Amino acid sequence: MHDEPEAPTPPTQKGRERRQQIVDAAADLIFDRGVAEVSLDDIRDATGVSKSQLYHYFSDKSDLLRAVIECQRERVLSTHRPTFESLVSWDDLQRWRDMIVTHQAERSCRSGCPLGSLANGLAELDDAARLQLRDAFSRWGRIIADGLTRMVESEVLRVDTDPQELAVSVLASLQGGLLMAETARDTRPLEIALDSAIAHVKSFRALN
Amino acid sequence: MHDEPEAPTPPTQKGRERRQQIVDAAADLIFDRGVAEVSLDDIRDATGVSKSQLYHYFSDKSDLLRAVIECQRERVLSTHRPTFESLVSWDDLQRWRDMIVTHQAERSCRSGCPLGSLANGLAELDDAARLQLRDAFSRWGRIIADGLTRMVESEVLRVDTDPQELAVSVLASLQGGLLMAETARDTRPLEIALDSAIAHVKSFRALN
DNA sequence: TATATAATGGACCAGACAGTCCACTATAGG
DNA sequence: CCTATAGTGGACTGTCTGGTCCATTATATA
Repeated sequence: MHDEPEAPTPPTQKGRERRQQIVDAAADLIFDRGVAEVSLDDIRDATGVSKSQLYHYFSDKSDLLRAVIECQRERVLSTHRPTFESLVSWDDLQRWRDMIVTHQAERSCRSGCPLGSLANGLAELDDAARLQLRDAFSRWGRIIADGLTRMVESEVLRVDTDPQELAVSVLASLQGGLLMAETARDTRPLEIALDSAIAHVKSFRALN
Repeated sequence: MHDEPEAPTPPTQKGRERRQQIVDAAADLIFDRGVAEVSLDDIRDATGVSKSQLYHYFSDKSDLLRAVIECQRERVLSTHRPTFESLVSWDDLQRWRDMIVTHQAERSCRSGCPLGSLANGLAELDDAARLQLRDAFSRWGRIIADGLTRMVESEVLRVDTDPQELAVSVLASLQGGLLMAETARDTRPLEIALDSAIAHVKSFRALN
């Protein structure tokens, strides 16, 4: 489609901080308005930066977008990683569910998953972004799968469990639940989706 | 936010047909590019209609959008209704899963759910559209729930099954699966999500 | 047939948008 | 202290977009 120029990392400390400020603000803006509804002028206004700075730090809009996706990926993964890195009991999984539901309730179900809505808005528009988001989902799935693998090893889950498949099904339920909760402005569909996903994981429980 | 004017139904047959042509073309365009990427000029070009006709049949863009959502709702519901209106056996459910997967495969996983992507793109932008989509999901859920209720009555599912909850969990898995399949351009995540959803339904199987 | 109204074409407009350009200031390293 | 380069401001441009306007043609009904 189009070549993909990438602006180099700023050489000075000040420059790197500035760049990060822009990415953070853009990520916030895009998170609660959606990709399509955020212009470079909006980002400029939100950061108090001038137009030329945007093009000083990023080669074009899709370059900035690339940075935003990476930023959002790190935000999301670092939220979920702790749970699955220390996943031991069913209670851990339940707490994870409650954390997500509470978080959405606090936001009055405004916006869904930062990565999910980016994927929905960009998958058919920007193939590079699609690939980047596929990678993000893949990492997310691996984090969940690693936690489940540990539950297999500790004989909480049956040995014939496929942690990777189970992770995908959990992630799909989460994504769908978030979308429906956002649409209904009600956490109930999210709760149902997550409870079902966890029940499905529990169906692989070892017998001992 | 803004008042919601609605253009009246055209008085002549010709007018009604014209209007429908416009809605159909707009729905197609929006389906494979996303709401944000379709302008009124695009719709004009796709239908060979003039600008003034768009404003003759619709009071503004969001009025057209309203009609597109309704159109897409009917398309989707009429695809799924037959399955659940005659839902009897587990095989019926399996065929439903296969139909969806095959359909996505035929499209090379381009685009996800027409309603899901509209919801994602409009929920935070146009509250009237959000409500309309919530209603669409609600009807969809009821169609699924009605089918499951019949399976409870025919004692295939346990009497303590909650068909409405189960329907929501199935719908969430479907939505999430479609989004992940679209992002990965691979039906695998969709297959896993639907298989898990069906397995979860089967966990309510009656014992006889 | 007359006439009101529906259907249609297409020029036009103001604002928003991504992206460009140039001038100016700050600063790091020789 | 010099100077190359990083950082910054902001005016400007061409294009796209939703929406308006007015004139013309078709058509239903009295």
